[in-house]
Amino acid sequence: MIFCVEDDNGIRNLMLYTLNASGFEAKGFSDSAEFWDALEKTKPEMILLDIMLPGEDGITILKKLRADIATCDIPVIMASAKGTEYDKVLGLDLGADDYLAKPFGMMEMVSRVKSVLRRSIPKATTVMRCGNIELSVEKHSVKVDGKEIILTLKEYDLLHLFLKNQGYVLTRDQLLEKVWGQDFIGETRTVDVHIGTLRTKLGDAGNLIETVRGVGYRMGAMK
Amino acid sequence: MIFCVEDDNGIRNLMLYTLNASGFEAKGFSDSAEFWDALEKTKPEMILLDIMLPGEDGITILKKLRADIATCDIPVIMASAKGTEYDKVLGLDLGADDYLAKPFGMMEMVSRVKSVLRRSIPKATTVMRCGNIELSVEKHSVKVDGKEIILTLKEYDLLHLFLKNQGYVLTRDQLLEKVWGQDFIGETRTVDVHIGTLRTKLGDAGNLIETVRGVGYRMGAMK
DNA sequence: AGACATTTTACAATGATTTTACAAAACACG
DNA sequence: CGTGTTTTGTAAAATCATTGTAAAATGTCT
Repeated sequence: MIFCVEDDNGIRNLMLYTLNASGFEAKGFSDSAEFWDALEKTKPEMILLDIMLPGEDGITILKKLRADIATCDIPVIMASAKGTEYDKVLGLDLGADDYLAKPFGMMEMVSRVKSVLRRSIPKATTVMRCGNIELSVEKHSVKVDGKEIILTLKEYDLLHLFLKNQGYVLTRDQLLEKVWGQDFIGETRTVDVHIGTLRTKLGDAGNLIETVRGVGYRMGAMK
Repeated sequence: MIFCVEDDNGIRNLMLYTLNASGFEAKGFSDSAEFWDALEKTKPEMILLDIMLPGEDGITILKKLRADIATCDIPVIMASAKGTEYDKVLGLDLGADDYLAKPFGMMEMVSRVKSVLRRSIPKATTVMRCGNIELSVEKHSVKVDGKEIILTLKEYDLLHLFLKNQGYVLTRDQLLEKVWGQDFIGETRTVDVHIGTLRTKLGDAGNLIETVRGVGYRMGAMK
């Protein structure tokens, strides 16, 4: 979804039409109020922002966007007539990701949009799930109900192993071997302690790790 | 370098002469084949494109140019006799940056060339950011809260890598490989020291580089 | 040589892991 | 059902590993 903030109806509609025709989803706003409202609900992939706007101008909007952690990473392309604020924008390095000088061709606009988008494409990630637990291998992060949970290495490795073997019981010895390495010498109870802290950190989702008495632990057994 | 595609020798030479006299480097082509050949070797600052050409016509050439990622951002000025395809070109928004109606005067041509060139000066500046950190690839500079920070090469490369991989954990080995090169032989602790100096220079924003104990470092995780 | 960047080293600080000890829960069996 | 036995949960203490960082050593550029 691309947000397009431009007060001139003709230009805005042309932009929206072109973007849609180019395979993007685009939504237009004629002033900042509408735009902020929409931003509450949706986080767009990109924002096309005119500088000259009634009320709050584009530069102010950009500054606000950049100041908020939720929006500071949304790519922004600024648009403005040359000779007005355009040079100012170039001079101050406001941190727009690209600029369009009016009048600009629609092809130019699309090519800039594509090029900015290309730069910000996130990489494919391996995400494993069980219930409301989500583990991203590359990010080395775990979320429960979308909220990030900080795990230590051993806790993470354990969870990772459980997610890789959902439905299977893993004995303490197996866990020790896989997570700690076969050369580990120590008490078997170590595993229990880590399972304990892991369950605590996972909160309610901790119940997803069930203990199989006399054998070991299991996650995601089908019911 | 300006490329000038025009089949009429008289007009083409006049255009080239005028452009050169006005301080531009210009090169002419009488048909599309020559032009594509030259484009392999050089990426011109601008293309002056006649619509009526033997063989491949200007509109087709423009479409091809815009379709290719390598050439889609080169400004193009289309030229054509009024009454022929000229109106068509205006109607379809083909994404030319400007138009010249034949017969056009040399003064007009130069002024349009200059104006388009001026307009397209803002080369897409690649600004990467995370929180209040801003890194400009072209300028090779870093700002925090708009204030410039002087970084050494290694620090810059590290930050750049983190910004390119926001949200992902980078292990020391990965960092060593990417920043130092795979043939680097040395202590892993080197990385830590550089992370340390980088954090210090970034000030409060240094906290954006979080350490993932037992794994590596990560920037820009939460959300 | 002098200035600066980079790497190594060493040690302190921090945080993770393991051990220990005991309580709680599950189980077996009369 | 109780009761004794086994197994698991967990808090706290003890130990261990990783990371931060200052300072020294080395390298690099002019």
